[in-house]
Amino acid sequence: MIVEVEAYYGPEDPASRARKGGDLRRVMLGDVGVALIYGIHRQWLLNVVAHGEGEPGAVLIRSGEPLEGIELMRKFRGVDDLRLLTSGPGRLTRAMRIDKSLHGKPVYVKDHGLWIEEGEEVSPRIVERSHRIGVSEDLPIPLRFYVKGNAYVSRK
DNA sequence: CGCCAGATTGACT
DNA sequence: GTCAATCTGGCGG
Repeated sequence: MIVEVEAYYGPEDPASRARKGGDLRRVMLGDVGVALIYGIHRQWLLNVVAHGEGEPGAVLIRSGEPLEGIELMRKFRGVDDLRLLTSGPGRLTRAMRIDKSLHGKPVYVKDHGLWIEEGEEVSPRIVERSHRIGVSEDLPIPLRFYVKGNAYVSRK
C-alpha cells in the first residue's frame, strides 16, 4: 500500500528530470499512467507519469506498507525488519524487484508484472504534506504527501 | 567516450 | 551527524 509520494513537474521545477532533455523528459511528456524508472545512487526509483495537457510530470512512489509477499521481500532486501522493507524509494524498488525493464510500461493493467490497484480510500484528513526530500532545490510549495502516523513513511 | 551531478542508503564516528 | 559507495543518464567533445 502506497503511503508516501512526491510530485514532480516540468522545466519550471528545479528538481525535475524533465528539466533536461532525453528519454526521461520524453516519457514524462508522454502517456499518463506509465512507469517512469530511472537509476540514481545505485537504486532504481519508481515514478508514475501524471500530468495535464502538454505539461510533463510524474509522481515518485517513495514508500509503501508491506501487505503481501513479505517473506519474498525480506529475501530481496536482505533484511528482516518489516520497517526497513519498503520505507524509502530505493528500498521499495529493491523489495519488489522493480528495475529498468518496467520503464515505460502502463501500471493500470496487469500485463507487465507491475501494476497499481485501487485500495481503501484515504481520508484527506490523514494526509500530511511537506517539502520534498533529498532535492537540492525545491519549489516553494510542499509537494510530498504521506499518510500521517504510518510507520512505513520514510521520514517524519 | 569521458565527465559529473544526483528524487539514496547504510555503515561508521 | 557525517560520508562514501557506486551507477544512470544527459551532455559536451
